[in-house]
Amino acid sequence: MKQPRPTRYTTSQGQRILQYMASLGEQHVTAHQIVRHFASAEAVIGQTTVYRHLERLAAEGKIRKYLLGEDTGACYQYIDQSKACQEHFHLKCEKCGALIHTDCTLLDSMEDHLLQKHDFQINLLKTTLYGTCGACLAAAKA
Amino acid sequence: MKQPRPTRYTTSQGQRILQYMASLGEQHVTAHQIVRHFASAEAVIGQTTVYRHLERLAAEGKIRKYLLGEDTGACYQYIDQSKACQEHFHLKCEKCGALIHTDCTLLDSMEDHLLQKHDFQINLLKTTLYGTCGACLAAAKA
DNA sequence: TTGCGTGCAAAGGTTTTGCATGGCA
DNA sequence: TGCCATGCAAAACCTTTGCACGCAA
Repeated sequence: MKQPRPTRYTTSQGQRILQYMASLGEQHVTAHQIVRHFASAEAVIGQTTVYRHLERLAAEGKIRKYLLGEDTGACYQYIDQSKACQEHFHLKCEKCGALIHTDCTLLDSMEDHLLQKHDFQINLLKTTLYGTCGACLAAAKA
Repeated sequence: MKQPRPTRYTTSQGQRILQYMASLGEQHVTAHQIVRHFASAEAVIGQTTVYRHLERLAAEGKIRKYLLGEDTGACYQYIDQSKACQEHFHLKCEKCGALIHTDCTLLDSMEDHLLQKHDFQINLLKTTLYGTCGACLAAAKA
């Protein structure tokens, strides 16, 4: 068997998009915001290209995709590879957008429970628990 | 003060939609599925009307609106007022697309755990757990 | 009679696809 | 040189809105 050529090319667009996502840290952005960001750059990146890279980066586990408001579109956030994010649950606050990384044995045991009792292998990279964080809960009560 | 007239009329469309939702029990449907259901009926119901009734029924607490996937739209579920039927987790298989409703006390207790220990109020209407279902796991091993 | 309900058509916004061109390896 | 990547335009998709007419009370 002949070794096939790499199925992926490195392009300036792909690099710039990933770089931009990384530069934002844990802040999330929409596809449209990314397009606008590069609209003022020397070399514009088309929205089709942005969507295609976001899809690929999400599939590769480099970024996360969220569906926050129903009135807006999806938003994306960079994943810090050093944080072992494929091993714990993530909570995303719908109000303020904060991302909470859980480090909790009970939640981890849920992974086993799902597999043992529900015959379901959960994918923690793609799974996000949506809700309201403590700070926003307190703010709502006041 | 004069007693205002009832602000809501009873129409055949409204009755038929609610009746249909109730007949489905805990199964959920999309707006489009409802439109198609009545498309083969003697009296068709326009999609605008379907959306407006779904919105109203959800506001009245008669049905529940789930925003589960990114690949489909919203889906709606009848709420049996006599059963105190509560929201539950949904598991979505990434391989075959199956949507699995959980009815499990341990999973339900996770809702409490998140609130008590993590100060996080989960929104089950928006939360979907992604992974691989038993059938697809078995198929992958073979 | 009043004004809510209906539904067609059209708009709205986000995301995807067709296709010819451009650029990496 | 072969193939993937790009990006414009257009389509697909779900949902909402404008508006004239119908129908409940």
